[in-house]
Amino acid sequence: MPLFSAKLEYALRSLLYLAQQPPGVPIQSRDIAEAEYIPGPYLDQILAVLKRAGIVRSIRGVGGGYELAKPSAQITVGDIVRAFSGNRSFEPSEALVRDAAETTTIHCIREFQRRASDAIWRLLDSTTIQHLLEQKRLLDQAQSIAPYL
Amino acid sequence: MPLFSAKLEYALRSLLYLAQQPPGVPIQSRDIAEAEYIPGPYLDQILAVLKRAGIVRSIRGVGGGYELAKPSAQITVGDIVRAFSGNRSFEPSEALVRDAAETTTIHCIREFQRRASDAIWRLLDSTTIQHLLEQKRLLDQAQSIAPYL
DNA sequence: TTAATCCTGACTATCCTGATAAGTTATTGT
DNA sequence: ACAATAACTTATCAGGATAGTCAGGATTAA
Repeated sequence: MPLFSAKLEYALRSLLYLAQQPPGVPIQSRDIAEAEYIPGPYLDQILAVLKRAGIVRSIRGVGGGYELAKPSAQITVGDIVRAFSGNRSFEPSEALVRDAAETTTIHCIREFQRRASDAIWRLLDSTTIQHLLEQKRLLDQAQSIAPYL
Repeated sequence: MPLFSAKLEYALRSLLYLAQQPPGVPIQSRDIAEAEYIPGPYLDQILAVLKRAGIVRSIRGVGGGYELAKPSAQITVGDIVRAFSGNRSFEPSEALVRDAAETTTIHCIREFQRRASDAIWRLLDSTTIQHLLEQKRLLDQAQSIAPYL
């Protein structure tokens, strides 16, 4: 499962979009799809996953929609990645895990992989939706001042 | 392209194996395959890639084989990953690169991806075959002292 | 009750990975 | 020269994952 799949990017875009909305007003998946250019039915699947993971909350029926289930400062990119890949991205490929009988060669390679994996998770877990949103606001501001840069 | 594919692990194992051999004596792909439990013909493909990337050198004909093309301290894991994935692992999925028209939302997500990607490359590029080999030697030593640990 | 909305599952196309198979080319020993 | 050896190349294939579509069912507000 690639580190940066379309699915993950769609999820991030959706959450960033939700984070910008006034609280208390549910946003329909259709609005998100249009605003962020995401294929509607595909987005539905993504939102379902985010809901199961407790990242968004949904309200059904007329006037329903989605909203963040917690403050954007408490949603990390790591949470989102985990929601999709069940916590085992970047692990050694399944095919190989069998011969875990393991020479020391294999062992030290796995150790290295673990270190790399940990480094990635640290980064993902230390970045929140709010962080990304702050970046976006800076960009928006810069663009409104010097639009052609 | 997964960060830790079977291909990459096979490559690392092969190179670690080669790095342990006395210099000047070419090692046959068959020997590597047997020693490291790698499917023979598959290993051939991998070695071909490593050769094109200038990581190993080959000698054909009777008594031929493979050897490292440079000292193990000068071969980084990053070099090996690049050899396979043409330098663009961990980049955003192709499907999405089209809408590079790009809202600021997309822009700040890509920025984050770039930061993560850079962090991974720094790690990969700062680890050499020799580093891994040193780890392995420590493990071997520890095991010969306390074999059942 | 009806319309809006979420929700679910099945289905498809396409690509990638891991692997096999078969044949070609180069080098060396006799 | 020629046979043995080993590197090299190309084609092919199965399985799984990704990205996406589609049809319908469940829930709720008006």
